[in-house]
Amino acid sequence: MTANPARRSETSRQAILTAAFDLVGEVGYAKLSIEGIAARAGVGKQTIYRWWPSKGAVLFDAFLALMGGGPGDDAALPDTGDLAADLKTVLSATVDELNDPRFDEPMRALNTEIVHDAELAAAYAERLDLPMRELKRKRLRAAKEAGQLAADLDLDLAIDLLWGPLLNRWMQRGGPLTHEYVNALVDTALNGMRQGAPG
Amino acid sequence: MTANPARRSETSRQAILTAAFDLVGEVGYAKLSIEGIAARAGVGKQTIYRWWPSKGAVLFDAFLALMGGGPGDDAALPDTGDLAADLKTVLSATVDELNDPRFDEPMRALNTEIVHDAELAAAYAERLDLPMRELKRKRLRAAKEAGQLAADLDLDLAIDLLWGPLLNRWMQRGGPLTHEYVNALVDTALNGMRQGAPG
Amino acid sequence: MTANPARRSETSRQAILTAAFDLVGEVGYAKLSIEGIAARAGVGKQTIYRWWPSKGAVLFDAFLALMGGGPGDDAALPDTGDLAADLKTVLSATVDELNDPRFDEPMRALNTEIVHDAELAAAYAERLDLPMRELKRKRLRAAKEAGQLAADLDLDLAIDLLWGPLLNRWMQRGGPLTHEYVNALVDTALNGMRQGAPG
Amino acid sequence: MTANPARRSETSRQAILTAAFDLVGEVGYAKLSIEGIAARAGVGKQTIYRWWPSKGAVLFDAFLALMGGGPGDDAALPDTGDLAADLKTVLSATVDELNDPRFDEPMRALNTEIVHDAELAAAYAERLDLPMRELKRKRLRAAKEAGQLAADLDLDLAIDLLWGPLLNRWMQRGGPLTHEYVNALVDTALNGMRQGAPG
DNA sequence: ATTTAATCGAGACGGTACGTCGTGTCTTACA
DNA sequence: TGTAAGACACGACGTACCGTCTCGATTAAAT
Repeated sequence: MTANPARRSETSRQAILTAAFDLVGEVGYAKLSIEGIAARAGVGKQTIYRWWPSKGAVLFDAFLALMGGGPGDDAALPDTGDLAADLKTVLSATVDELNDPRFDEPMRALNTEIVHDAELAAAYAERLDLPMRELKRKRLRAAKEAGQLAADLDLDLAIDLLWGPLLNRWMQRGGPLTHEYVNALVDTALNGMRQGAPG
Repeated sequence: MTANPARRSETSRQAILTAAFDLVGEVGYAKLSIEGIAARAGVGKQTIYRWWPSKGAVLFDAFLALMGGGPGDDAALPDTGDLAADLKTVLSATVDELNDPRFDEPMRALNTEIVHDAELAAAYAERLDLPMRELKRKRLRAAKEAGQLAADLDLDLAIDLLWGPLLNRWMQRGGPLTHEYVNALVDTALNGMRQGAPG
Repeated sequence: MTANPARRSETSRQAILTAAFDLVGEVGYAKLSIEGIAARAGVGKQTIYRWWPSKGAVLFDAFLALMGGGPGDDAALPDTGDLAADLKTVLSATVDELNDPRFDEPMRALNTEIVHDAELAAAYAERLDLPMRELKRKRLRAAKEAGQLAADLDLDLAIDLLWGPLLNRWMQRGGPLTHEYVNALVDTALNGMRQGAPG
Repeated sequence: MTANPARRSETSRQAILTAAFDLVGEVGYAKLSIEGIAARAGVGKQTIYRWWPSKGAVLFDAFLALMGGGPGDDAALPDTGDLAADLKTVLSATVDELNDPRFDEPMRALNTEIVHDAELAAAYAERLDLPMRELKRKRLRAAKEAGQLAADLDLDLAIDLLWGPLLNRWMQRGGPLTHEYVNALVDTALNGMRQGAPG
């Protein structure tokens, strides 16, 4: 009665994910349709409905496939000992990704879908956000242990303080996302608004 | 040929905005339809299409109307001299609003619509975000002039640093939004992650 | 409360009738609309609704105006003494009219409207059909009195027998309407299907 | 891409035709709508649009279905040897049908639709009118060969002469359709207006 | 190697909503 | 008061997709 994954056509799966990712870039998320994906992928609609519960889930998988399936077990944020520099490196990479038009629209789409779909949000949290957050936490914990961060600093708050402004500016289109912005952000977050970047 | 605003029915306008706001709260944004709004408002669909370009635009106006048309000219953030306390007050109020189920769904809806509709984003920026941002800038500028903030601090970055984490956590459902969170956020942003909140 | 014909704008009336007649020829009856007539005539919709009860009524008046208001009191069918020749003359003229593309579409439109609108049908009967029928009856009565028709012939049946085949062929597009057809029709109707046209 | 007749749902087809026929009788042709037919038939609108090009085409098929798909190959007009009697029989049956309110409105509707839709007119001619006309021609040809009709009589004109007056009177509501009318019509058409019906 | 059952492409189906057009009524401003 | 203009509530249009369903035709496993 239930779908048997063993029988699943890998060809169709790939075609669907590719079609979904391409289409969302071409026509935008609002005009993305299951019918459109099926037609583009040369696939019956049922094949999509059989394996994914919603349009957002397809998009999410397309995204995951592109990302290489999320961070591997051995992935880690750079740790040169210079926390500020490392954070600037990581955030700059994020900024570059967000500025890449190839990723911008699909990422926005996924984000907005998550807002309305609790199940999808859970999958997103578990498979993409949580692993990344753990990596961030790990790097900050190391810095804290090295005495580079306040001993009573809440690490989740710290992550919010670094990534929140960036992601919020991106989502709201609140201004350009540049490396300069990232640098100032990291310096100010580390040293506080009360005093400028040191030296 | 084009609609003449002078002849516009205020009754219908109000009914539409009310219906839109109520419905988005009841059925959610995904199931919100122009047809539904028109039916609920006792209005012809054409009357909506005549005056608003999109579903999001209606929702935006509904939002504006609820907000009392945006901040008045004489509006200002509190200034007791204690910057930290004032920020905590303001951000706590924001948190309360974001936690109010009456506002949560419509706000999310508006935000996701903005992500995909550039024109709507511009209207949002101009009529809601920009005025608020100016108020924030004003308060921070006063603090800077009082020597409570670094002289070279970029005010827009500062605003991002304070509101960004909050809004991002809300949008991504990254965790509970509490007054404690706000307090820690303000203290850490002001003093930096390198040192804890001052005794 | 009711419209006062004295105040009626003759300019608008003419513009409306002209617009209606022109439009029905251009876009066909199915796509003819009150809005279209009003726009073409440079007239408010209300002006049409004030003076005509229906789209068909406008068309009917447009038709009447074109026809010069129906047959005058002194109008008569030709009477040269040769009944067959006279009928052929009259029916040939009718055929020419029906073949004129300028009249064809409006006439069809009026006819189909009459089928569904009893009030319009009455107006048509009274103002166009009945007067014409009386003229036909008059000519045939003269022929009967001259001994050219059977003494017990029902004149209305006779009219049907002459005009019915013609109009039915036109309405049903049952074949070309030619003068030859008319000639054969008149001869056969007069002499009967049992014997051919005399010598 | 195009509809595949093999997969067509016979149930839906029947429901649509029945609904169309019933509705045209209940609300009249002017108020007949695709939406109404779909609702009555418990069918999606698309299912109608998929298989029929227009409202008139649906009505036409409904009509055809009711008629049993047109005359069969072995159908024929009665031939007792008495031409006048046979014609009176057939035309009387036609008159009865035209007077049946169950058929009157749909027939009028179909006729008016034919007037404006050339494609539909062709379908009508080919599938309903032409087969019937051939039957009529056959009966008249037999009469001609039996010497009961003029040798040079054009059979199509003859058919017009017999059915034209009847159908025209019906369409124009030119008077009551009775068996007496039919009898007089047949006699006069056969013998001509110049002489009465033979003793 | 053959069976056999799930998956596949295709696409019809009952629905919902879309955005547009036209209806007939109403209101406003002008002549 | 009649008029041009046009907003209004309403109903239908014809289209796009939804998610479900059936239909042969692969196709890959278990015989």
